Amino acid sequence: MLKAAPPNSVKRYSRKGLTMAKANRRGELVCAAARLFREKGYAATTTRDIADAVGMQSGSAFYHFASKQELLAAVMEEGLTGGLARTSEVMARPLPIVDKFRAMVRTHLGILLEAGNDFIPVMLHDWGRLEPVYKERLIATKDGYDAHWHDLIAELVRAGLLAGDAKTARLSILGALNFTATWFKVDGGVSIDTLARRMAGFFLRET
Amino acid sequence: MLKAAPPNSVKRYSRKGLTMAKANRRGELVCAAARLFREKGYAATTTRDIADAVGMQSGSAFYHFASKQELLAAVMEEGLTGGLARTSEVMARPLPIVDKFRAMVRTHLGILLEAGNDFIPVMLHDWGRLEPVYKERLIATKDGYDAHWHDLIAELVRAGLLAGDAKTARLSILGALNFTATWFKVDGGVSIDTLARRMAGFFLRET
DNA sequence: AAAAATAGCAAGCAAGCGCTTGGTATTTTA
DNA sequence: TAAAATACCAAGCGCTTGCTTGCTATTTTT
Repeated sequence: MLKAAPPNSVKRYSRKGLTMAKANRRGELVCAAARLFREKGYAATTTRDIADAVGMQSGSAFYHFASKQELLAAVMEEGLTGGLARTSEVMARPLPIVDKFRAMVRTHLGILLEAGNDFIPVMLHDWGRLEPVYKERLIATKDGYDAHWHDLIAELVRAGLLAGDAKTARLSILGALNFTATWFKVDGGVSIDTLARRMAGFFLRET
Repeated sequence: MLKAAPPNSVKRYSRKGLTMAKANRRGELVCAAARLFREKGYAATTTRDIADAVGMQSGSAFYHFASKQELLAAVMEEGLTGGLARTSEVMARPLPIVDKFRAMVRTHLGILLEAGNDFIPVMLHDWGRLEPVYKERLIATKDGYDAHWHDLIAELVRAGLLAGDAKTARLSILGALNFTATWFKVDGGVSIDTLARRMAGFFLRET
């Protein structure tokens, strides 16, 4: 009797298609799980923690997800789907290659560091805790993501704007960007915009 | 009756001083814990797993460590002590600055990627799972570690051999190096030596 | 209006968890 | 050589965990 009538706009919670999550109870669970997984790690977060966070009984979460692993997979899929969309949009812009690189760095840092974007950090930190069968489901999207960076960096190396071979450049750049998720604080004095400009400037040659 | 007589050369397991671990039963526990924490994460590893790995009853590990948290702290301390020793030795070498940078990159990758060196990867992955009181104990050593990189990179930036400001350079370089711990495979075709040369070459200007 | 689907609640189970206890055999110290 | 310290084992305690079950209220479809 305390619960408001659920609006439930999305029919048959489509497992994709509600990428702008939180529209229904299932989405709320995914968002709460993402936040808690990021804060405490997957293994240290209990299904009770997650249910509590959305005002549910602990067993009720299992109406929406068959297992805790499926919740983890849903968090990562949400991150990959959203991240791939943002990344593809940037790659499609008709920009000079250096500007595109700067935009990609800014976008990637946004995906990692903006408030509420806990999905990809969870993936980076707890990918090893996801059972193989769920990994296989995500690898295609993951590869699509990486392909954009592969193409972008290959072109920059060919143009002499990045040093070394393309593979080393890609691993180094993505490593440096991804590692920001472990130390960046929103109120740490430097904005995401500034950080993106500085890091892009550090990597690029002769700009 | 199956156990050989323990040689137990180190008196009063000195909490430091046995940096070349595994010399006694306590060291064996630390090494086994490090390997398991790296493979499965701290929270997903049970004290039973660790005791099993050294052929002990699950409760017996608590003769050597008061809690699972103390074991985690011991793993990290082992990593920091060993890493700081190797790093300090390199920094003390009378080398040209660029050669010193290359040596530091190689050493840091060795600390992260060489077989049996699971301590620092555990620290990078599960630092957030360590309770504050144990963190405080390690921060001094951690800072000593960072100070070496701070000095090295500041000098390289002043000499125009690294781009951007020193802080961005340091965060980017250490981020890229540390992130290798998540993807590098020993039998992945590239040696640590080669990876170190390529990554150092990617970061440095005009060499 | 009847039937079916949706979205929960309340209670609890079996397994696993970190850790404790009481005891013992061996080694080291006094 | 007696006493103390070391390094365990065997058993198990209390709690937490992921998950299940039987049921109910509401909404949607027929």
